[in-house]
Amino acid sequence: MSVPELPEAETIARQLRAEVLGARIVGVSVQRPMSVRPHSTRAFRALVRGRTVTDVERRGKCPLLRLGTDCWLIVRLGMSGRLLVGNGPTRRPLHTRVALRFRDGRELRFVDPRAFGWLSAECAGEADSLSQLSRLGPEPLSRHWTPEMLAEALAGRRAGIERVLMEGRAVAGIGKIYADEISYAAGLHPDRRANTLSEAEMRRLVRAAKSVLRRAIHHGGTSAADEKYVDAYGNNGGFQLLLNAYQRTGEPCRRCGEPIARIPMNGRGAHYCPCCQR
DNA sequence: AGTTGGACCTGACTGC
DNA sequence: TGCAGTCAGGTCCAAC
Repeated sequence: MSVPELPEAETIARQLRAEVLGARIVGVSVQRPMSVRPHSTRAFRALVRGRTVTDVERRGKCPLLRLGTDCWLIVRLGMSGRLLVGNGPTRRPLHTRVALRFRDGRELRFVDPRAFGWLSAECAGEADSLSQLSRLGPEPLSRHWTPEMLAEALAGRRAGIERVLMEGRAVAGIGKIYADEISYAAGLHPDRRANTLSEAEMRRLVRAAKSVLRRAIHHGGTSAADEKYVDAYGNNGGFQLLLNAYQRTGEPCRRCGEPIARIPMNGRGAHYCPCCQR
């Protein structure tokens, strides 16, 4: 099971930019009312129908479609959400929750087996001012995200670094896969208390986050295990081949050869090398 | 305010 | 073969 995080959302957003920019939404089909929030189906349809996709962006783990001049369609992929571009006449995939039909006959389908995801429409002018994303921290790949900013976010936090990374307030877009990979790359134990990091360790953590996320985007994201992530064309990513920690329990650490361990943490499992991560 | 753990959901897997 | 139980985890929320 691999869940969409920042690199997967970025891959989808880039592909959608190439596919649906300029396309006008002429039909909105909501198969599962809970998959549009917080609107009623009727309100969601009224917000979206008739508008043209003028931009595609990403914030954290969320692809964003700009509709017209001032509205945004916010895509919360949840655990299993997919955005698939399909031809109108082709049969919709199982678990299609919402379908947006374009004037050229194609459809953008929100397919979400686990139903943890949803779509929101919000009119706010710029993506930066979307209230639904206002609690998100800085973008890790922005040059404005620095060790100094991380230090500020970690100050006084006794929680483990993976928990803090995954909360999304210190930095946006990181979930289980990349929290494990970033901790590994930084040589830090995933449950290391956030307020005990030295300046050097914080620099390592920021550098590791940027490098892991950039490489994952370059490889089209992670498609691991069973119900895996696929991009907007239904294709797998390639980063699962380059994972160092996530889902490698018992396999040798690529750095020191010790078996990768998996320990319960925050109600989830964390994968790490007991030898390399302190 | 920070921290912790449970709820939500369903496909894949495990064990009897 | 089949069925019950368990696990996965993004996000929200209640309780300490």
